[in-house]
Formats: sequence, C-alpha cells, structure tokens
Amino acid sequence: MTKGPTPRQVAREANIARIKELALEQLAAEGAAGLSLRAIARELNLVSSAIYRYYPSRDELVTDLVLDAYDDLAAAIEQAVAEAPAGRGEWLAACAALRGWARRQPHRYALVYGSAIPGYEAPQATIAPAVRVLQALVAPVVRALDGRSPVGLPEPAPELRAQLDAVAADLGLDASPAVLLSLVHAFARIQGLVGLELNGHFVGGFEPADLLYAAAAADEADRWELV
Amino acid sequence: MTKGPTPRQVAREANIARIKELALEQLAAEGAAGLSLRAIARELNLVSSAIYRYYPSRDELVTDLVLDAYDDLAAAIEQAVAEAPAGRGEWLAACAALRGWARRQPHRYALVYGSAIPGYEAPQATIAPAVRVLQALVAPVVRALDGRSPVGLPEPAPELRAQLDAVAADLGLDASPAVLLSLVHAFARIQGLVGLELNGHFVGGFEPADLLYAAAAADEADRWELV
DNA sequence: TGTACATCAGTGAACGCGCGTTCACTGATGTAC
DNA sequence: TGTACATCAGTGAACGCGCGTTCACTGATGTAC
Repeated sequence: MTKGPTPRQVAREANIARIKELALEQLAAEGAAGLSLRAIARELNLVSSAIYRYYPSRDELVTDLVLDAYDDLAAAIEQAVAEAPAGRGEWLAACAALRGWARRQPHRYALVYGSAIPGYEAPQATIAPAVRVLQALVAPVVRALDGRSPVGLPEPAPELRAQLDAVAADLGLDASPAVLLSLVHAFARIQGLVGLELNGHFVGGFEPADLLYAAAAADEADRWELV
Repeated sequence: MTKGPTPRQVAREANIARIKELALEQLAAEGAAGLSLRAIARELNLVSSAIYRYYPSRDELVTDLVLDAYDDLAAAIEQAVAEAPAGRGEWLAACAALRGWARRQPHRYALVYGSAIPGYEAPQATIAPAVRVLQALVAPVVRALDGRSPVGLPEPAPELRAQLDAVAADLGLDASPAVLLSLVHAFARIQGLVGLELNGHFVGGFEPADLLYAAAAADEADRWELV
C-alpha cells in the first residue's frame, strides 16, 4: 500500500506555488524592491504572519524566484535547441529563445541579469542554475565545432588563457581558449542587446530590435563558421 | 556694477548640490528604489517637507541624477579620448574609461543602464545626454575610419539597413550601415560585459575581468582594422 | 479501529519602523519706489 | 537711503499609507500505540 502525500502536503505545495505566482505578479508590477510579503498574504486572504509558515523571510522567497527563473530560462533555451536543425540552427534558436523569454518576462530577466537587489545577496545555490543557462546557450556551438578552432578568432593572451582554462574546466566545456573567449564575448553581446532593449535604450532607434538581434547572432555564427 | 548672485541664490545652489550628493550616497547604499527624500532631509538637518522647496517630487530628483550620470560618464569618456593617441588608442581608451567609470560608481551606472526603476519613467530630457555617451564612445572609430568600410564587416539586410540609416541621420554620424551596425554591436558587447561584471556574474570565473574586457575592446578594434 | 499526543496552518495583536506629500505658518531676505 | 511689500526657505503637524517580523494562541490534521 503506497502512501501518497497527505492532504496537508498537497495543500502546502499548492500554497507555495500560489505564493510564487503572486510574487511574480508583484515583481512585474513593482520591481524586485517592491516585492512584499504582506501584499502576498493579503491577496491570499491570509493574515500577514501566516506567510512565515512557508518562507522564513523575504529573502528566501526571492532566492526561490531566482532559482526558478534560471531553470525556466535554461529549459526554454534547451527546448529551442532540441527542436532546431543542428549546428547554426541550434545556435540561432538558442539566441532567439533567450531574447523571447526575456521579452515575455522582463521582470524575471531583470531579477537574474539586472541590477542587484538592494539588501539581497544571492546565495551559492544560485550559481549552478546560472551556469546551466550559459551551458544551454553555448552547448550547440561547442558541439558543432567538435574541437575545431575556426581561423580568425583572436588568440587570448597568456594570463587570460589561464582564466579561460579554469572556466573551461569548471564548466566541463571541451573548447579551446580562443573558442571559449569568443563564446563569453558572444554571451556578453547578447546580454547587452537584450538589456539595452528591455531598458528602453533602443526606443526611437531600433524598434523592433528583431533584426538587430538576429544580425548579432548571425555574425557570431559566421565567426564560428557554423553552417 | 555687475550684479552677482544674491546670497540666497548661492545658498540654494549649494543646497541642491548637497541634496544630490546625499542622494548619490543613498543610491549606493540602498539602490534606486530606496532613495528617500525624508532620509535626505534628515541628513541635512531639515524638516522633511523642506525638501519640497528644492524638488517638487522624488521623481524630479531622480531625473536630475540620471542627467548628471550621463553627463559625467560622457565627460569621462571624452576626456579619455582626448588624452589618447588617435585611432585605435582612442577607442581602447574610451572603452576603458566607460568600464572604469562604471566600476567606480556602480550605482550610477545601474541608474542609467540597469533595470528600470519601478514607478519611474525617464522623461524625454534624458535622451540627449544618453546619446552623448554613445557618441563619445563611437566618435573615435568613425573619425579613424573616415568613411572607409573595413572588409569583413557583415552587410546588414535591407530592412535593418533602413533602421541604421535613420539612426545615423538621427545621431549625425557619417558611417556606412555596416560600420554603424558594428558600432551598435560593439556598444552592446561592452554594456553586456560591464553589466555582467558589476552584477557578479563573473565571480569565480573572470576575476578580475580586466583582460576579458580588454580582449573584447581589442577584438572590435581589429575588426575595424584600427591601428 | 480508537484514542492520546504531536505537528503545524492560520489568527490577531503588537512592535518599531519607514515613506511621499500637503498645508497653514513664521521670519528672514530681496526688490521697487 | 528708507520704507513697504513680495518672495521664499524652513517649520511642525498631520494624512494616509506601507513594510518585515515576533509572539502566544486556537483548532484542525496526522501519527503512533
């Protein structure tokens, strides 16, 4: 006779899910600094202190949201890659998935890649999921290159090479320093474009920024000679 | 007999300067969302309502800070460019100046390039100084290329070209679409790197990020064939 | 299967704190005749 | 130069609102014998 979860456990998990949902709504409306446990309790028809049965503090809730955001973004990229034609197609799909996710959920994107939340320090536990995003984006390229290093990529200076080697080992990436450097630079460009777009720095110039973004992704792909 | 400013005017301007100074301290300590007029009044030994003699609302103060930040950053870049050897040297100096300024004043950087402040909408007046930053960074490259378009830069698709032409006209930049596209992409990469660095995404990987950043700036310079 | 006990969700009051903004006012500084 | 009036910095009280967190408690749910 298998013992399923008790009704209490079921209710508890449903409540946690509902709390996160409401927290995300607040995030969208007020930003991370305006996320309020009391407001969540109010919308749940709970007395404010009841929230503490679920989260011991505001920061714990934020951490949960951060973890979810990374996971969700990584999953979105991974799925897009899985559905795309190998090589160049995967890379372009990964880039598009990242921007798409960010545009659909700008508040969640800001939560993880935007400016630090005053008074909140991200715990160690957020590192692994953050890495997963990077890996999801970069995996198709590493796979397509398969150890090759395209000519034309700048060779990193020795000290930088040391950092790159350490990072490659850390991420378990099989990529030459020159390739890894280009991957990090590509990641930065993508993050930069998305950040500028979401924060309105392209208003009146590149609106929509679809083509600008696609051109950047294609440019990187060209430099890796992806086909 | 020239009429100087009255003592009252002098005091007023000193007070405004002091208010901004305290506001910047708060920005650094609490973030943009935590910027409080009452706290500023407290530190000025003023009653809270007295601040309203200087700023009609919190948002006006934020706008002033935003304008100052853009101006200050642009000035820092312009000065670095002025002191550097023409061509490649100017570009590298401009990049270094931007990162240096951002690292010295991360809160001010976040104020203008970071995630939007909940409830605050930047007025039109912030556009011009924002453009000045972009121009300061990009001017050396445009000057050095002097109308040439390096081979190897990807040619933008027609629809993107239309956007680029409009932006070039807007900024008064004499640059081919391919060059302008590369400039915008370079700007995005730089913003991305600085953003990732300031928000701790390089912790444990690229610390310090000096070499990573310098390599990115040099890579862009190479693509423009700057010497 | 029934009962005694432990667990735990939710209550309601309270602590101590913060904020932006308005308003009628006092008293010093500046200006026009 | 002296006086009358206007300007404006700063006061102090108030409005109406928000927040995170603690604490002793009730009462329902779950568990072990």
